[in-house]
Amino acid sequence: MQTQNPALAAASRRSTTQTRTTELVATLADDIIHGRLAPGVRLDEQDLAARFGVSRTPVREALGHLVATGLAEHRPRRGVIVTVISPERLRDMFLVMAELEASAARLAASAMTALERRELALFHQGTQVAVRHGRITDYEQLNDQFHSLLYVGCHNSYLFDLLNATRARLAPFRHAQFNLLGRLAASWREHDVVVQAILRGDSDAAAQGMRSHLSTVSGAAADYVAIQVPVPPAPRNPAR
Amino acid sequence: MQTQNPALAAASRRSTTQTRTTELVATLADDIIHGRLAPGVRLDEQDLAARFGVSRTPVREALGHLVATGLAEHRPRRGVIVTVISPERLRDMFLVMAELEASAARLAASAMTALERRELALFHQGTQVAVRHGRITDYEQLNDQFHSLLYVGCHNSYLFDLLNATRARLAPFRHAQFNLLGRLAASWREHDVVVQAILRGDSDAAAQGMRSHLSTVSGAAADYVAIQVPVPPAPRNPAR
DNA sequence: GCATACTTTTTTGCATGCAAACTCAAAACC
DNA sequence: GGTTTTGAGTTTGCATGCAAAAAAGTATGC
Repeated sequence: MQTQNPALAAASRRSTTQTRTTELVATLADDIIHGRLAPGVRLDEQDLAARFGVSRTPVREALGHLVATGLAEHRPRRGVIVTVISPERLRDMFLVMAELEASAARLAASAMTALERRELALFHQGTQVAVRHGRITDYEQLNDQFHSLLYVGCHNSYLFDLLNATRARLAPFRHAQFNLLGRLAASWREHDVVVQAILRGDSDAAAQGMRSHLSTVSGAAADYVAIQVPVPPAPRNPAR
Repeated sequence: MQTQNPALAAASRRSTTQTRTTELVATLADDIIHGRLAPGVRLDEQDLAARFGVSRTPVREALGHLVATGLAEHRPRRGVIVTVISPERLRDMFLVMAELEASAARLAASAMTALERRELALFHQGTQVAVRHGRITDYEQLNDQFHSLLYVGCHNSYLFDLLNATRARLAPFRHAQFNLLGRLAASWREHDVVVQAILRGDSDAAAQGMRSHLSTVSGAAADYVAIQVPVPPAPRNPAR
């Protein structure tokens, strides 16, 4: 490894309170969430240290962080690997995601300010355009924004954290639910049920609407379990 | 600091796959959860290293873990402190705990096996004795077990994790809800509503029953916010 | 030919040391 | 007198090195 120059590297960073460790965490987490690092892939300390031009220490800390977050696991004497999610576990997570979102809708129905309600209604109406023109990728993004509006609207920081953490861990598996014919319009109608319930302050209906909305969505996503890399016995060093 | 002897120390440990880091995490987390380390207390690296007879490295890793878990926070250049929970945050957490428990009850109502239902009913009947004799401390423990039965009964590992994580973080604030006159009997009756709903497979009623049960409980616990240590500006070295 | 014992290689956990950057505070300056 | 500057003292992030333990590889015996 080349000799480091802490001074120079640090100077370009310190001001933003970012450390090499946090950088690594951000990068690796992002890679995992976006599927660039498939479940089961081994996160080799020395390897990463070399690749990122740092020593093993910050790498270890970053990996520890990922493990604590649940994005990676620490197999006793086989190092750290990207979390392998069993089909059952995935189903469990989708189910809980639906419950969390239902709770968010419930809270939003009672906690949203008048302004927030207006904005939600307006935004929701806006998404109808994407549906009419069948703009799937657009709608995917709008869909995310829609849900985020609710996350904020429930005014509950802890629920916000849980929702985002769970969403991040499910991200690799949330794809292409809208490809199915008619799913786009159906999704909008389901959103509509939730929005109407929230607007009239009906917590139970909002929660119920969101729950059934997400159970159809996750049903489609459950097919994507097979994406995972089959590296269970994990040979030590696959010819580097 | 005395010179370490890694060999000896390691030998007494390695067999159990425990490292110094995990030891530290366990100890510190336990201390935080049980209130021996009050919110706002500074977790000084060198201090802890000296106290536990290890170097700063495992201490740092342990602290990182605690931070990732949410039990501690990492103030930019002021070190790590035990998480200070604002009254709003605490309310948020209690509210979400209620939602999570409601979800657990909902899932349990549809996922519990016949055997589990029988055991739940039996256990619940058993707790009535403690109520009749006003055995508060006994009932507190039975209450925990009761809820744990539901955690298991919903057959959802992810919800199980979230419930336990949240419960751990709320642990320092959950005390003495039962001291209030009549709370004991009321608690049992609320449990009873949930149990009956689960036994007849009524998910909605189970969820609703659990939600209202916990909202009364958390209402009582909300008074305990004041327990926290007021160390906000945190002077650098409070005379060690 | 398979199993067991021995050796080599990797990996991992941890200690230690150092330098950058922050905090605090006294001194110098306006 | 108030503001800025300088400097000492911590603290923290990280590199490096070492030793223990497991895994992989090799040899030896049955």
